[in-house]
Amino acid sequence: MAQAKPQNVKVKKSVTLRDVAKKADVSIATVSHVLNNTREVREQTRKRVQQAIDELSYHRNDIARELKTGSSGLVGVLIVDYNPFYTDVLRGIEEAVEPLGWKFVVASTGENWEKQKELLHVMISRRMQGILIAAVDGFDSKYVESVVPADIPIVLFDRRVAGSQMVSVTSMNFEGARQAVEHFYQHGYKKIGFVLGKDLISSFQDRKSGFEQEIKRLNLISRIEEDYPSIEGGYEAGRRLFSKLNYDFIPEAVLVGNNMMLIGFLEFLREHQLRVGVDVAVISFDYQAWCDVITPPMTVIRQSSKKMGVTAVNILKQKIDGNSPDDVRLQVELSIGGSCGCMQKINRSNHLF
Amino acid sequence: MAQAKPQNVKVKKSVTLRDVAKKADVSIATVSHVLNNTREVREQTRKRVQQAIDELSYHRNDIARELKTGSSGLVGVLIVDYNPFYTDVLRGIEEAVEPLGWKFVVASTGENWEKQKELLHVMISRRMQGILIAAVDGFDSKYVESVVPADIPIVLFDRRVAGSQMVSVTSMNFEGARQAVEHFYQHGYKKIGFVLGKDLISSFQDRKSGFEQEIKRLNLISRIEEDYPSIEGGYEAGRRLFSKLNYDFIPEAVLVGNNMMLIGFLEFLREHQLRVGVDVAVISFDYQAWCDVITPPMTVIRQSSKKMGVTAVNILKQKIDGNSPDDVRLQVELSIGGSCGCMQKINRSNHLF
DNA sequence: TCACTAGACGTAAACGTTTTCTTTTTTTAT
DNA sequence: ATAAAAAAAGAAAACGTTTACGTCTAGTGA
Repeated sequence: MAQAKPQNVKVKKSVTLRDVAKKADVSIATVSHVLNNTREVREQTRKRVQQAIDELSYHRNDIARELKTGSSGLVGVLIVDYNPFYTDVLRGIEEAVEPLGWKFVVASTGENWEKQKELLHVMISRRMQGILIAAVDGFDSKYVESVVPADIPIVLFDRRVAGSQMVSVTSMNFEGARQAVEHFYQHGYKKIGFVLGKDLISSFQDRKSGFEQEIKRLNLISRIEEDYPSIEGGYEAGRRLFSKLNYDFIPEAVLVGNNMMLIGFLEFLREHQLRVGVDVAVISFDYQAWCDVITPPMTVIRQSSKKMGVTAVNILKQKIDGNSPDDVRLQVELSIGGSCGCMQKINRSNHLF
Repeated sequence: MAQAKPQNVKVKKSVTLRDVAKKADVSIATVSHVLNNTREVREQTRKRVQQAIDELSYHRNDIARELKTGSSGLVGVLIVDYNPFYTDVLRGIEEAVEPLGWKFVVASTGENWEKQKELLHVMISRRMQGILIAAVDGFDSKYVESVVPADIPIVLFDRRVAGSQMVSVTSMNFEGARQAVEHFYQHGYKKIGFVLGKDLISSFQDRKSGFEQEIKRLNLISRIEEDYPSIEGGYEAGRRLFSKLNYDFIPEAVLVGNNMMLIGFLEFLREHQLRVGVDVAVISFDYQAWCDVITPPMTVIRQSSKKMGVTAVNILKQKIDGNSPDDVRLQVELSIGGSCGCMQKINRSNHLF
């Protein structure tokens, strides 16, 4: 429980309510009421107070305010990494939090349970209205449930946690992987590889189950290579997938488990002159803007990342209002490009440009 | 000065120092001292206190602590958008802030001065140790200087502000653009286009000056198209650059002003079957991981984005320590791929894989 | 003229810490 | 055994707000 002692720096006195009150020759109560519009104040004194505020360039000390009122108007968000997927989610959170008059703060945990624990404590001790968490590998929900005060609601996003009471919003990962395999099948591919993250988190596991189940249903041959969900991991898993040691298995099509691994995997293919969509079909989880401008464009399983953020906030709001919202599974969409082997629709526009 | 009244929600009582003190049968002072290791406490009572803390799962209320100590141990960061460049900077900030025992919080302003003002007030009223700002178009430094208390140091990053006293850390944008033009020149290109963001911010303006100066020095022909620094803006600027209405000017090489515009610009080229590195040479500001896996790989002017974050924090630290640090200009690096017309070095490895 | 009411504002007690100043307890030296 | 010294722990005053009460003034109706 020992908390790191921040290397604090004394701060000089700043303008307080009292200073304003003195300058305007009223009580601090009046100033407070002017600030918050919380009771009638004669126009004349209101003016005086406003002027004093402006002249001293007073800023309400929200720390004191929060201490008094017991609520911060702040939502805490714990993401795993500042990757494009999570930043999209952030945009959604931002959008949803705004009309509620709240603000939010972010911190990243880097798939590290110890760090997530630490940051969770920061959020708790800053008395957040609520906390949105993308749970890392190793997440101990018993611990979290025991340590988080009953009055701070928690919402999990992107990743569920098995055997936890906490409500979550996730994507239909199972379904996404299933669809991808089905799509490969429609192309006639029989040997399917899967480059997957090795962390024990629900999104990867759901994708794995969806993949495996569909492989089985369609009687296909498959091989899964797991590695770190990073650029390097994608490269390495790709290498193993195409290793000469697999006499029996050279994949015709590969599903990639997330946006980071995709980059590494494409790097691998490029280095070994395997042409995407020709020598090997590729579908990846996670859409990003650049997926459209490469050749061929990527076929991806697109999550509603922004909506995930919005939904997480909505769920949080419901919990704060005393309701018990259910888990939400967001739709995913198979967005067809050329990387899966589909005909490359080259847009031959011939109007002036 | 009217501040949005957050839709607060009453929070039930939580465990306080007093509760712990009662349970451990000591005074709250002792508990506080145990928590902070700030005076001798007999092993025996320390144990009792610890146990009480654990049993009640007490969390220090940092809000109260901050009110008392007057410092939050928090650094506020105002970015323009959650784009890959800024998230890299964030990683740098994170890295630099950690050993100081601080944490940081982020908010994004969306190139909107009103919103930046609002969020600045949030940061001030939460009594941040310091504030790191990527100044938006319209940034009024007189206003900021008048409104920020003397005890909250401000550091600008990514963008300087003309006529402001505030210290800044930026990239050598002028030099980067200059180098790019020079590189085009070495390839023999004479007609150079520039797809640039239209916001009045120092980074764009410096890039523009560097571009123009080098064009002049080398006696080249150029054309600059400015638009929103977004995907759409990049597309539009590209369209105008290659408009049939420019009888006299069809660019052989194009410099692109940032990572978002690049995507739009590449989209434009693809749609009109202009091959990168063949029909038109391209260099862009801002490196991103995917730049390496496309064909041809992008030649980019790479900023030290992470270092920018680290540096910003260091400068902040110096200001807090009472020094007056100077502006810093970070080196940029022209990272050669194939998009500029340079020979594409295809890595033909022939070892087992 | 006198209660009475309503409007306008002031007083003071919290909120949960940190920290200075005391007080109490323990240890040590005689 | 006792006084002095050292160690350990308690009491209470802040920090800057919000807010439940209380007070004061002026206006009303009889």
